[in-house]
Amino acid sequence: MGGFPTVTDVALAAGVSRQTVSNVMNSPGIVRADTRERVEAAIKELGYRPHASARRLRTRRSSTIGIRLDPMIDGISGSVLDRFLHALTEQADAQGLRVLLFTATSPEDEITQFRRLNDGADVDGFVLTSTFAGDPRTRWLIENGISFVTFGRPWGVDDMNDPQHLWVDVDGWSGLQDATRAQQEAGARRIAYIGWPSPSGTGDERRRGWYDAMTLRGDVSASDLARLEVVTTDGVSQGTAAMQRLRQQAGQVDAVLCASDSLALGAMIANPERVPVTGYDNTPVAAAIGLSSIDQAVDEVAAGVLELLTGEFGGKVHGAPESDEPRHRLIAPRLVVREFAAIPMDVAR
Amino acid sequence: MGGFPTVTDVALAAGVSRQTVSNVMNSPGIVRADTRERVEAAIKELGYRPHASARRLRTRRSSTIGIRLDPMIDGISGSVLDRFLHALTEQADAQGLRVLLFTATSPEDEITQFRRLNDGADVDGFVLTSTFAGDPRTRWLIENGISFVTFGRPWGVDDMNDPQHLWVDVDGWSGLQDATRAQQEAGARRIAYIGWPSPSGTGDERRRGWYDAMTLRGDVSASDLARLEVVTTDGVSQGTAAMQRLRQQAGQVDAVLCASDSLALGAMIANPERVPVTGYDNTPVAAAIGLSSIDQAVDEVAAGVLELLTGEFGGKVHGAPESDEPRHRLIAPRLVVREFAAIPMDVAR
DNA sequence: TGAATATATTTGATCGATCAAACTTTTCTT
DNA sequence: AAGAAAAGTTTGATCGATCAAATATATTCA
Repeated sequence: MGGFPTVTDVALAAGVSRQTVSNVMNSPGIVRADTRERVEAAIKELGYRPHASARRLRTRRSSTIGIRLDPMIDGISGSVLDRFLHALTEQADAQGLRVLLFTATSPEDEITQFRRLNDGADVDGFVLTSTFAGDPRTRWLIENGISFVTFGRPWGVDDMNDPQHLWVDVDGWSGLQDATRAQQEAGARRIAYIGWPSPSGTGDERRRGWYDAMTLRGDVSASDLARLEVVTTDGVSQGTAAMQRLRQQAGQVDAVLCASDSLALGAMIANPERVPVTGYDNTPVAAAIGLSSIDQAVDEVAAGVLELLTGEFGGKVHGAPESDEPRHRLIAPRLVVREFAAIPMDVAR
Repeated sequence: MGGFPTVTDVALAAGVSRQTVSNVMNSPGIVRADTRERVEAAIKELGYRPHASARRLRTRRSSTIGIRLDPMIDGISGSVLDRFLHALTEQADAQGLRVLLFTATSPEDEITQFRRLNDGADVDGFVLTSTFAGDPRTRWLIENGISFVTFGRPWGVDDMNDPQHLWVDVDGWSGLQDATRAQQEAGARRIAYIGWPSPSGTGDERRRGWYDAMTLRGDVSASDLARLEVVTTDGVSQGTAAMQRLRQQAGQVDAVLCASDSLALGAMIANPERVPVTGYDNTPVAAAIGLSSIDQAVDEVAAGVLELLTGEFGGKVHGAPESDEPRHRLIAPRLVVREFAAIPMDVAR
């Protein structure tokens, strides 16, 4: 006996036609109950599985979403995207969606991949990560009417009310606001912030969360507040340097918030006074070291992405039905508090 | 003008038949040069892309490999698999192969997924990670004649010469041997090892690497050697505890080798004397902290996996052509030496 | 040159499912 | 109970590519 059973085999076994078998699988509602049962029994008995490629050829949809696997950047923060990928795959699976990976060396190359995957009916839509202002990829996808959702807001004009595409993002502002408040409630007054140089969409947002919470409380003068801030690029050693600079310029510091776990880890290294340090991303490193951190809630992000991709808008803003549904999801991150019992570090030599 | 151009459109434009167009794409050698050029021009002009699903339906192959995205374990060592995934995707892409992800909650569930993906012609084969002795998944795949390669050796009888399936693994023995030798050459004599309880395929292998190098050198007595070894389960805090135990039972220690970066990180925490510590996996944490570590060379593993999957054996041992080619690849890991300048740590309180 | 061989190209059938429309059976209406 | 409407089921065509076999063209050799 040749290969696997097909619809025709099932139909024959159940004494119905191909189409009825197809209906049982795709629109069970329109098949009479007793017929349906008969067909289902036949499917089970023969161990029938629909041939995905044949279905795709006909329906022109693949139940697959494509996502680019970004090159590992520094490895530490990179793990957020990996966790997102895990969450996305898990939740997509639960909805019968598949996740197809691809890589690309540049935005242009990525567009080539978009075209290939889309033309070949390999995927129904894409999930984009690491978007940036003026991203050519989103423009191309919009122009070609391809479904997609980004993890990361467009950072354009009025992206809340009139976004050019669907997006999900984590509210860094609220994350840092929460972290600042938590320290304030624990009795800290002089709370410092180590962040990235402006302009940086996410970076500016996080800084503003700290800044707003500090000015709202109002117990630190404006000039002191300026001294409590250090700007640097991302990285562990940069964090160490920033911490040292902070100690010089700010005098006493009750707590330190950082724009990333890399910076936070670096800050911890130059932290003999054991000032509480809070990172961002809640990476494995933070967990291992016992560092408080702001968790991006990647599972909620993944859920939001899938909702937008498969929901009312079908992954599109242009050409989608009129609706008052929001075209984005802004996820509030969770502050994970840890007592950093295990790691008192001294400055090297 | 409806959708995308098809072979027929291209054929019409080039003044040839469908099949010739197909030949240009799949066996260019049998098409006369001038015809080929004409067809290629038409393809380019029309922007033709083959419809992947249609091709798969006909050829019964998908140019896609499936891999399960394991649930994150502790996050630190988990990143090895993520790095492997990156490497695999990148190299698969270069060969025109796609990588499809899926998740599963148990080996049985995973088998269900195997069946679904295979029956639906979604994938041509699988890559398995985290295999274990008596793994039901490999048995099922063999029984069903499905192509696959494992990252991780079978740990069965004579898996070198008569493996039940194709595999790629990293030679932990040689990794620890190298690390031990490196310390010996740097002047260390009393080199300790913190490892996992036996039986553990990988764990025992790594331990043996240290043990063999130590006995070969022969400058440490057998009883001392026993005192230089601590056995514990994996984890950061276990590493710290192990290091403390080691100090008590072994007296002076010149260097410490660990079965994982988690253990190594833990060991570093209880390491005021700044004894050199070497981990395993070369995770981002090791890089960030400045910890020597043994790198699993995931890119070579990925290359090996693809070679076995697409090569002579086609991902199968049974039913594959007779051949003297090895049915596995044993990759030598690379020792990455770091001066841990930045992190002298004290024991907490 | 003409038959024999090798090379190049075309035609018809097919992969397995779903769509669209035709057909049959059941249910509702008056 | 007859006709209309609704519900359920079947048939033929189709998605886009490749296979297998047939046909056309070019090359070789006696």
